[in-house]
Amino acid sequence: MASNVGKMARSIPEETRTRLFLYLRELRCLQKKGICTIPSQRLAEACHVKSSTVRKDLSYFGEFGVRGVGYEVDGLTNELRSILNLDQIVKVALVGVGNLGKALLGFPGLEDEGFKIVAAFDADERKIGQKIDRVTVEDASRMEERIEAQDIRVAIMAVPASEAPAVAQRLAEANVNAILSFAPCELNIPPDIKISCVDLASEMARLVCCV
Amino acid sequence: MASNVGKMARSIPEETRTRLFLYLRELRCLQKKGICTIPSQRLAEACHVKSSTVRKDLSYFGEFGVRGVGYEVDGLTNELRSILNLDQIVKVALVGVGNLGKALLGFPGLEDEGFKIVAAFDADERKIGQKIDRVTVEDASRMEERIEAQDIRVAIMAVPASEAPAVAQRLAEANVNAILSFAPCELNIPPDIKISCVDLASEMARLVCCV
DNA sequence: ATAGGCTTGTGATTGTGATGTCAAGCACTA
DNA sequence: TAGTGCTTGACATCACAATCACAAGCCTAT
Repeated sequence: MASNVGKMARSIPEETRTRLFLYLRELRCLQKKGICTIPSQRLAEACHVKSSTVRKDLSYFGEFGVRGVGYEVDGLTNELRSILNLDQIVKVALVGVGNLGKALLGFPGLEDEGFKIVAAFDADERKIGQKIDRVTVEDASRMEERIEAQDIRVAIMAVPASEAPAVAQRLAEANVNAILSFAPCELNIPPDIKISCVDLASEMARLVCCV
Repeated sequence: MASNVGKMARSIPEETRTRLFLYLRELRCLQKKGICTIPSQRLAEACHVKSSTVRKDLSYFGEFGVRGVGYEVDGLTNELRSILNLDQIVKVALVGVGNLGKALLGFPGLEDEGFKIVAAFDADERKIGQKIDRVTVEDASRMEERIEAQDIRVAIMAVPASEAPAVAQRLAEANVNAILSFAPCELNIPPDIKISCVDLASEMARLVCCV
């Protein structure tokens, strides 16, 4: 692995980061099919982008291809995993075990890609102690402590919008550095914590809008 | 209402469309607070964008403000609702009533913003006939027929990735013109149908990635 | 009526990402 | 070893969205 992930740093487009994951997903699919080598052209088609885009995206991080041949699937997979910090399983905490939370616990799309919910919290006494998909729901009042003990750095918030800001605050205190929220509202937390907000209503609005 | 939504049409940036919905949400919030007038400056702060961005976004559709004063909250709300096709409740079909589907049926964030799930379908006989949050689960085999009968144009797919392409195909045949999918996979459907794919693994990857 | 203070709407500018293009370079063949 | 064909990597260009900056225009106070 000639990993030159030391070239990195300055201004990688947000879109590039998103695409890198798509490439990785496609590469894993190719691995399963036993394909060893792929040109940018075909990787691009599979991900619905232009081949020059694939090459440019990769070139931000090094030279992974062989001219006249293409990219070695295993090698590039490892490079991308390394770039995206997906070398090992990512431990995730789930806060809020309502319908949405339960759905996330059973959602195969996350675990397949290397994200594993290893702890779940809820404030509702009736839920505490329940075991859902191998994870036992714990008391939300002990959340910070448990997250730190297990060295979890990523959290998914599936709590009502009204609770979201307070929960985010507590997650920040527990030293997580990334939060995925389903509440369409502002979370006033330190800027060094990354937030991603899945805003379903906003997605729906974009779909309906015909402008 | 001096609605000049006839100026519209050519090349509205995708980001503008997304932001218009944020503006609308904020405006409704202002309405509740009884605020009648707001300058672009403050609307911008609430939505975390620049004031010039707000003004430019709105200017694609007309002149809704008053110089020296700002925008009338009620008036702009109506304009945006009109632009975004959110004048009346949007009827939505849900396909797949697993954990995720149930979560969506009970998710207040959708109904609050004018999207109402009026029909739900599943292939599992044990689920058919169940009533969840005022909606009765119907037999997926009759999906196309029921969607057309109720003139539903938007669907949410909460089905396993393996089923997604086939379901999307059937939705296309039922003449829906927009689909929100949670399956991270390609849906080969006519290009006149809008698709939005909520890819949770991809979101997680972006959060974890520190490049 | 007029001046002063705001805020809008818009043309100009800047910044950034997507795309086109092609020399450089590797594998394979003879 | 030289030649052919293919693909990468990088530079140049293009396209578009964000931002700036300011004239135009409304309101209030005097």
